[in-house]
Amino acid sequence: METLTQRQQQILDFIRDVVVDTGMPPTRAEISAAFGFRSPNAAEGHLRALARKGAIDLLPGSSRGIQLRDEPRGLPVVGHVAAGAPILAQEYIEDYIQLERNLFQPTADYLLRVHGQSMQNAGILDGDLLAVHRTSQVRSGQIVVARLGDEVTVKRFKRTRQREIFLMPENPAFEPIPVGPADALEIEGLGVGILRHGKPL
Amino acid sequence: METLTQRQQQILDFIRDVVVDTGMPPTRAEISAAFGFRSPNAAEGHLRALARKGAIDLLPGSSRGIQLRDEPRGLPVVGHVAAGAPILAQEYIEDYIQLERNLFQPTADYLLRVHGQSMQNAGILDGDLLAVHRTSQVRSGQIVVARLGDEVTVKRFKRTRQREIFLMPENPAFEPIPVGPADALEIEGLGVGILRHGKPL
DNA sequence: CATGAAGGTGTATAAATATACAGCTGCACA
DNA sequence: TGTGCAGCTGTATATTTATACACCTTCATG
Repeated sequence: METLTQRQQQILDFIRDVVVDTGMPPTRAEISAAFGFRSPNAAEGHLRALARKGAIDLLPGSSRGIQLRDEPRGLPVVGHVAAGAPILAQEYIEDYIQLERNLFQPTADYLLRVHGQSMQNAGILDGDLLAVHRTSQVRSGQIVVARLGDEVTVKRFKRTRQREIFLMPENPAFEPIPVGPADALEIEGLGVGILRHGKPL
Repeated sequence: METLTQRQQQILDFIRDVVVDTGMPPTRAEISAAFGFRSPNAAEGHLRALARKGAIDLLPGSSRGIQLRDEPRGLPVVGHVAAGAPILAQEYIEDYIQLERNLFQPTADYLLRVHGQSMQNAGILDGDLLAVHRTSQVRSGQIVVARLGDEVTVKRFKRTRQREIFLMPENPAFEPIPVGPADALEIEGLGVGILRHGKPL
């Protein structure tokens, strides 16, 4: 989508607001009234621009025929990621769950299905969905999604005073994973929440 | 809301569908076309009936002026419940979270904020939101919301072969709570999910 | 058997709505 | 210095849309 001018963004935001709180898109006249335009053509012009830039679709001849394009599909649920593949590749998206991204802080970008018991004592169980914020900026002590070689894992990130890095499980049955400079460690994101659902606990 | 006839329910479902996939409510003509009515008045009649029964609101003089009434406000978040008060009393609802009720199975009716560490080993931490299905029908081994005397707690429900009842914590630092027939035990609901959010883990 | 409610048809029309045409201002930019 | 784009006014009109009035059928119910 091409970038919008400030005014066009305001118009788009207004349309969103109207849809959210009345359940239907505004008419040209309603847009004009809201912004103080004296002619419905001002609104028409903006709508044309928004349509041209791909922000909305206009249905010709239909009253209130404005469709928002980037319908928020919710958060993608990412399943088992294969070796070396990008996490958000289409083929690993199992589902979408209608959840506000900013229910989490910082904002969640996707939900990762956690496998195994290694984070049990952090209250993260096998099958849980971990809300992940995409970033490589993480602090010692935070729970992160890391890629080590070919595998994607969830662990607590630890950096010692001596700059040694460890991926710490939260389960005495598992061993801390030391990470040397030779190992190709990539931080995929920061754990910002948990969703457990689908059956009685 | 009064109960709808089968036909009225079909109309309501159609309106919902149209809203979901076009982003705007249908016109009388569109409803008529979809059901094969030859007159827009057939649709008008149904809309009046739906409005009378409280299923929708009609905005007079507005094109596509149909508003669905039971806007899902999401799930209420219930905080610290005081002694003896009903759980869903208005004053204990801290917030609403936009989450589909049937993301959980069985359906969630509210989210209860869990206090304390007693269910730590079940992956339920202090501050977590427990999705709760309102029911008093629970089986041994399930995690329940129980009211014992004046307090509302989350524990694993256990019934022995001898019909003795225990509320089991999931943390060795806590003791199982035996429940005798004299104790006023009420099962408020069944735990069906967990949401942990608001800050990095 | 009357009576009313649900579910329709058919016609008509005022009001709401999209949209064309013509023209204006200010501003970036080449 | 002029050319184009964003943003807007003003008027007009064809089309969509809501909605009134009149009337029909079927079916359960007192």
